[in-house]
Amino acid sequence: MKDENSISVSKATILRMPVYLRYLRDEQARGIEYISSAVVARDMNASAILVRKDFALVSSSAGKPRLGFKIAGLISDIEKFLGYGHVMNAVVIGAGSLGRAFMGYEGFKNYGMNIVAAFDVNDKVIGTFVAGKPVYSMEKLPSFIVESEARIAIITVPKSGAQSVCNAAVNAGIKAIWNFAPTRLEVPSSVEVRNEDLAASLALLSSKLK
Amino acid sequence: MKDENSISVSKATILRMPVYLRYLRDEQARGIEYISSAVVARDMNASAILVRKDFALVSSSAGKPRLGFKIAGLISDIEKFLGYGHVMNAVVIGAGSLGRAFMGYEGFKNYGMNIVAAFDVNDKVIGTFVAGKPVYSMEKLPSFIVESEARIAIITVPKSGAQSVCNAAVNAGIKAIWNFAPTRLEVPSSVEVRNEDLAASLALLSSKLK
DNA sequence: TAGATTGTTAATCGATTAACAATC
DNA sequence: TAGATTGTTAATCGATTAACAATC
Repeated sequence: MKDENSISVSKATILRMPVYLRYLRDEQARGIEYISSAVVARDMNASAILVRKDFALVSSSAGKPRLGFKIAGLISDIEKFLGYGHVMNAVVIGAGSLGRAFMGYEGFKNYGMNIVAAFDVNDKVIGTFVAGKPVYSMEKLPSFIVESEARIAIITVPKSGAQSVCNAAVNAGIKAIWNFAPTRLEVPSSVEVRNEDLAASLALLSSKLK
Repeated sequence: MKDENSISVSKATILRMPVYLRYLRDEQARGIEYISSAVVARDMNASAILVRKDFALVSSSAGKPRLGFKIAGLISDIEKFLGYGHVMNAVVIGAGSLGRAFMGYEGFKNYGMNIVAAFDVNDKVIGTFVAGKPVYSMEKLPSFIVESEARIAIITVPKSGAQSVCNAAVNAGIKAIWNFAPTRLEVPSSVEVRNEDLAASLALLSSKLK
């Protein structure tokens, strides 16, 4: 079943795509036009066969023997594959230092996401701007999500408040939750949630230190 | 080869351990003493067989039929497995909003890491304190790493400066790099590096939004 | 005791890697 | 042309799942 619409692409494959994208954009910026899977693999410390398979998966035009792939084509193919064609609006919930870090990072636009506002319960930050983006009170969250057509909510509140702000966001129409609070969030099956578990990631690092 | 010292435990397994740990700590805080793998699996939306295998891997004392595992024992076994016995010192390189977010998060102590200081090139933040921890100039990095016996460096500088501060940290004796700059870092094979790729993680989320 | 739950061996599943013919 | 590189089928590898005897 090679249905074009089937989402049978593995998680690992999807995770590699933005890494290729960044690499290819860098190479393109250096003025390179064509690249072979072997070179990509060498530069990225990856398996050449895997790179070839990944490129074959997303590439609209075949690579040319002796020449490799056209970088510009690969970039737009990966962007298309990842759905970066139209940038989606996102809100940050919790304007603490982590939330503000996200607001200040311009790079997300290159990956299909545009943060338009943040929300907090702290009177001291409500009404302020971070990187030109407003911080509103939590009460405004539902109406703002509807009006801005935001699809993604980045949750950076403490553990105790995470589930309730998540529920509010989902009720207002959010379709994807990127959760940085140290707790698992429960959402309806129609909503995607990604629990970004920094403690788990740290474990992987420190486990290798024995 | 079932060598006790072999590091043949899969990445996926290690990543699950801190998640169990958090769950078990929560359950313990609720006053529960024993728990079965079936209950853990249900609560965590995981496979019961996988939970059993994971517990069998780390548990020093066998679980009891009808009763399950003693939570206190599991917690200390997982902590031991992950090497959380003695907390390791870490430094933050780059005291921007992301770096400050790490400095302010107390939870890392529960996962074996203690941030002792940050370093930056910006005169405005040098000399200040964040969450009681000092921000020093980059020049002090090498001597501080030696004196504090820091083993982990958390890199939160912009892409352009990442490799050079990484090199400085490695030369001073850092053994693990947790990299949040949007670039791959090259390190000697004796140093562990974990490139935390938020763009890739975002891709996984937005790809499901079609 | 009866039955829930464990620990472990075997089966399945899926991703990565190897091999190689096709081709520019 | 010769040879580097692609695309694809088959083999391997490793992780997850299933099955089931052991046991408290």
